Parts: sequence; structure tokens; C-alpha cells
Amino acid sequence: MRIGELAERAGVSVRSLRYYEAQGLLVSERTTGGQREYAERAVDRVILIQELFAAGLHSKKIAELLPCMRDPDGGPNERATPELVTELTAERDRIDRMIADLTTSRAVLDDVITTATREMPASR
Amino acid sequence: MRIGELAERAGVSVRSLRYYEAQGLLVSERTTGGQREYAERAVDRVILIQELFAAGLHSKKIAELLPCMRDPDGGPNERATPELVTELTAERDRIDRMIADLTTSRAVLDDVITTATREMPASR
DNA sequence: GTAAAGTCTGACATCAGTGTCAGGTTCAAG
DNA sequence: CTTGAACCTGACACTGATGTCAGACTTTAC
Repeated sequence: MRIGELAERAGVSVRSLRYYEAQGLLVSERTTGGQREYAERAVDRVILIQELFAAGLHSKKIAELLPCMRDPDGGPNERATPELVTELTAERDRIDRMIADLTTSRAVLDDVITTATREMPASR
Repeated sequence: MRIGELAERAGVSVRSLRYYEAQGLLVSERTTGGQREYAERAVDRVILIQELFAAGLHSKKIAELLPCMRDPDGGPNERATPELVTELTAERDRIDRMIADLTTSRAVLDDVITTATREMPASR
């Protein structure tokens, strides 16, 4: 598929896909005319990249991480270096803290919403 | 307390505290000489602000939200408008999705870490 | 009263991902 | 062959919280 379709199916902008490629997160074949051509599995990869971005990982670290993932297609995958493992462990801990903080914030919002909604049902 | 102490106790930079004030998230008394003076409760407020930032809320929305919080000191608090409730509900849903995504990312990291660590115990 | 540490305002820089625009090329359909 | 949509590269703008610097003032300790 071409870049427009991938962007739509993965729910990101065309701009972002080109950026991912420039950062080494995503590869593409090229047509004779120089246009990008993606395999089916690119969709899942882009979604994964987005999730990792959302988790606060920077593109450089994602670029190191991706080749170490167990490839569902059974493709070859590198073994993470001890240094990378250390970094990823730190990231994992950070994510754990992030989830904890988010849970707190959610409770705060929920409290305000509940308080405001009480005895004032369904906006009328 | 003055701004340096608050920064240290809340774990943020002095710069950030001044920014919060400029955004209307934090108020301060001023000494005769014009220096900021904070009450004890400012510490918790700043920590809360940080959590809300971490949850992806923008300062403007935090500024709307804060006065609607149940004040532990029993201070006066506004009732959230229906519009704000709608927005906050959207934020809450977004946080829920964020937590779900983070959980996915955490699992990805965990998988890579586990795979790399297996049969290669304690970095030697 | 003096020195040192802390604070003030204001301005500019940074980061990283994304938006957007320009000028040109490629592709697919008629 | 032509046309319009999609794509290409490259460049610049933006966002929003935070870092950092300069020059001046305040506070505290001695």
C-alpha cells in the first residue's frame, strides 16, 4: 500500500510516517518512480510506534528497541544489549509511575465530575 | 515559605512555579520587597498540578478545574459548569485510553527485557 | 553596613513531534 | 495524452512546558 492508505489505516498523518522513516523506525520499498510502498504489517508497526511515543519514549530509543522485539512473523531479531536493557527497565519503571499518576489524576477528574453532576442529572 | 523552598519540597523548578502563577494555577502573597510567599498547602497543590500536567491536561483546563475541586480545607469551591463537565469527561476518557496504551507499551518493554535477560542473568 | 544567597522580571532558547507550504514528479483513470 | 489526485523533498512554523541568562533588587547572617 502507499503512504496515504497506511496513514489512514494506522490513524496517523502522512507527515508522521515520513518522519518515522527518517528516524529509522519504519522502512519502505520504493516504486520505480520513488514512491513509498508498504507491506501489510506496517500498519501494526505504526500503531506500536505511536503507543511507544505515547508512553514517552523518544524515537532514538524506539529505534533501538524495535529490532529486539519478538517478531510475530518469526523474522530475525536482535538481542538487546545489557545497556539497552538497563535503559528499558528505567523506561518501564517510569511508565509504572506514569500509570500511577494517571490513576490519581483520573480520580481527581472523576471527583469533580461526580460532584458537579450530583443533583444535576443529564444536563437539562 | 519562599519560592525556593516550595520548589524543592514539591520537586519542581523555580521556573515552573513562576510559570504556574502566570497561568493562574497558583497564587502567592508578596512580601514588602515583592518576593513570593506561599502557604503550606501550596506544596500539595503544586504536586497536583504536576500530576494533571502529566495526565496531558493543558494549563488552561487545569486553571478551570482547580477551583471546582473539593477543597480539603473546606474553602469555597465553584461548581463545574456543564461545558466543563463535558470537557473533563473527555479528558477522563482520554486518560483511560492513555492508561490502556501505557499498559500495552509496558508489556512490550517487559517482553523485550525478559527475552534479553533470559539465560543471561545479572549482567556478567 | 557588607557580603552572599535568594529572588525579581523579561527575554530568548530548547525539545521533538507534527502542521503546512512550495514547487515538482508520479500514478491511475478516462 | 491529459487530467487530477497522490506523492516526493526540503524548509520553516508551531506548540507548551521548561531551561537559562542578564541585570537589578531583597533578605539574612555576620
